[in-house]
Amino acid sequence: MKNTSSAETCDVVYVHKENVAAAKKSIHKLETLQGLSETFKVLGDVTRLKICLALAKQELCVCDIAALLSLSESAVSHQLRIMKAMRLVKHRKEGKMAYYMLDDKHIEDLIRLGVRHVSEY
Amino acid sequence: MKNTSSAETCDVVYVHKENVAAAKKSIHKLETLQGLSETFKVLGDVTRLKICLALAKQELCVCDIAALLSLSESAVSHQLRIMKAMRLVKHRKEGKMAYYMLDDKHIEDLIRLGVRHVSEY
DNA sequence: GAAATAGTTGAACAATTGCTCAATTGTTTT
DNA sequence: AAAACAATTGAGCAATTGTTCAACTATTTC
Repeated sequence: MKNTSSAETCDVVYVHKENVAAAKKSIHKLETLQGLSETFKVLGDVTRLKICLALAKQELCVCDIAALLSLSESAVSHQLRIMKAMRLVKHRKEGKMAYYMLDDKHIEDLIRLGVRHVSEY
Repeated sequence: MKNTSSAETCDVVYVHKENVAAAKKSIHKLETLQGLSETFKVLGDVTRLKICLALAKQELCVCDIAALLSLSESAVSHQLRIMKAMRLVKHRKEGKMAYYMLDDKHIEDLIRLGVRHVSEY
């Protein structure tokens, strides 16, 4: 009796055809995946996570964030630019100050969910 | 009239004391943040995202994943090791094959939430 | 208008990342 | 026991990342 879903050599054909076919369907199109991975990448850095958490409840100026995290304003500014490009934060200018705040409520949810994963072992 | 929450020089004191104090409270302890950032970092790569999605509905062997993603088995194995260390996947051995599956239902939720963030603009 | 201040930007650097290649392990088949 | 095969592992490499430094812009204050 021959099982079509296995017993094939690995080099040429999938070992488990049906499963691979099913798996193929659940993979989003590359464009979505690219954006998705970049969003996660932004959250995949302790400094940027801290910035997100700091901005969760109120806006802060670059200067505040820099002092809070013991970083240079330059470093903070660089990170904020990345986060703005990925639409995690937005900012408003008031005089020479720039006030940043979270741009998307999903971010808080993502972090909350992430915390649950981390703390559940 | 002096406003205690601003009008300080940036080098020495926070510009907005109260806000910074509030922000400080919402930042988790470093240990949690480290784990959190590493979890997001794992999801911050297209290949690993694909693997997660592929394993969302059924288990697959290394060979299947490699063929599905047009990658070497070595590359896949390397990534799976990282993902296992971060408890995104687990595996069972059956003969010479290794079957991998998602280890945590949070991962699917995280990805789903991420997709929503990406597609909502 | 000059000095001071908040923020931005680009170049440069060390550190990290994802992959390839080659060697190796462990299991099955002959 | 030898050959074949799935998977793992370590070294090495190009590419990317996070920060610092220095130069710069823009706004406020003197």
